[in-house]
Amino acid sequence: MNKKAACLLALRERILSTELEPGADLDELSLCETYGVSRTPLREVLQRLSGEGLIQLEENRGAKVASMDVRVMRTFFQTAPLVYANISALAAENWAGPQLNTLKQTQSAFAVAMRRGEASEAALLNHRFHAEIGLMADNAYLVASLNRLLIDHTRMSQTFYRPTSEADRDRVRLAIEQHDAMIAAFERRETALSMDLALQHWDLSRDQLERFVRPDPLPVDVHSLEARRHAV
Amino acid sequence: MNKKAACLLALRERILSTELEPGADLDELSLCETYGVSRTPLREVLQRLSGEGLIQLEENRGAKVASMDVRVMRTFFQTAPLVYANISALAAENWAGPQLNTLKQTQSAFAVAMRRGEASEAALLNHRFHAEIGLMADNAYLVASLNRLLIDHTRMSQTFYRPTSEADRDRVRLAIEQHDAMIAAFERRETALSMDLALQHWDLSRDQLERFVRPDPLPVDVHSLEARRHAV
DNA sequence: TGACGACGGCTCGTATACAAAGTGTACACT
DNA sequence: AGTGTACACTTTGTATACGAGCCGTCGTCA
Repeated sequence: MNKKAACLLALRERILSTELEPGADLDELSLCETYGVSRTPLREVLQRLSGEGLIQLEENRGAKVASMDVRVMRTFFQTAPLVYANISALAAENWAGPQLNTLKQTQSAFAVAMRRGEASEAALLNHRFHAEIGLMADNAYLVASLNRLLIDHTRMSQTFYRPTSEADRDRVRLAIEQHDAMIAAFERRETALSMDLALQHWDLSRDQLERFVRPDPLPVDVHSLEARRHAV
Repeated sequence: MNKKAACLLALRERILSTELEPGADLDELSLCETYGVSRTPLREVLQRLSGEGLIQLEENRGAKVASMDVRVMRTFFQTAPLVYANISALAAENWAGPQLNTLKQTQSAFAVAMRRGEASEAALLNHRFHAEIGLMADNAYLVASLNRLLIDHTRMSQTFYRPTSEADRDRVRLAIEQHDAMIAAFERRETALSMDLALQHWDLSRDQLERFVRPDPLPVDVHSLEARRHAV
């Protein structure tokens, strides 16, 4: 039972960190061996992951990690701000009990991981941060959308947590500050501000993600390469 | 394999039609017997239903039909217009191939069922109508929310399809007309109009659902009963 | 030489048997 | 009489064995 839960957790993380790449085939037997469970519970785990949208099951064809083609990315960019903004507003309105403290802890852990350069750890903690905001929003319907969005968001943003330039590092710092601002807004139940901060946070993300989707073009010739170097 | 799919379909319908009431316990063995499958595939079906939000699984405690308490209803009313409106607009924008014809067929079947007074059939066809609009919208993220909403919507609206008064019958007629108007708007790719029609349709639904949640109070005394009789 | 068909290996799907967990009842002890 | 514990029964979880469906390869025939 514990092994089954561990298996579920592990597979989730491996998919979100793109260690298991989108579209990759999953073999039941080798997964059984890896996690020390038999096929029956493993298949239940796969059903579950399928329900969460992390993998796709095809009859008699096994399981594949959910793909991330260009078509869905278009809808991703279209949908994310709507959901993020509303979830954020609802979180400010509805959070209860220890949820805010949990969020603060996740945020600290995220900042630490980021400072230490633990990229995939940071990505997962960022995921958890936003998933926890989803729980605070306490809206089972919208959370369903949020979780789907977060899957692809986390997978796309893997590069984000491995900043290479100083400008990138600044963006990461800004992201952390925005998280803090959101926490503060939640704490004071400022719904309108929370929504606004979510949109700002999204703008930052979007810039980053668009760079992932459409990276800087390779230099056409030596001249433009030279120009780029001075530009940065 | 076919039996498994049939089992999934049947359970979905039984839950949506509230033949299996919210909160009801599900016994694996009796379900196995009912659908002629063994426990392994049945459990996979349950996992799947759980993923869709139709049932809730608890460790070592079996499965329950997803409950519908007052808390979630609040968020239902809060969330539905946002999702329905956006899905409708996206459907107008993105439908492709034979989807519109499929929708038209579902709509005819719905109208027929309604005319014949086949209440639970009508409820399921109305569910399918809106689920198909979800497919037309072609947005995996928002559809996740939509499907969750539709589950509760269909379960709550069971009474709607058993109109008792002439006023109720008028409302049903209006609902059918609104469906037709939506189809026409989709066909002409009028996104703004589609969104507007979805909101109108929602207004009608909301009135009906609120009546389900908060039915007309019982008469306090004979005098008021008399007054009510004349009022109707 | 190319194409079609049969066979073999492999992976997935299902059934069944067994182990573990939870629950209710009965009996004994305080 | 009330409470606590132990045992049996019911229900869930897991492992394994067997059957079914794909896919690739090899051989044969045109």
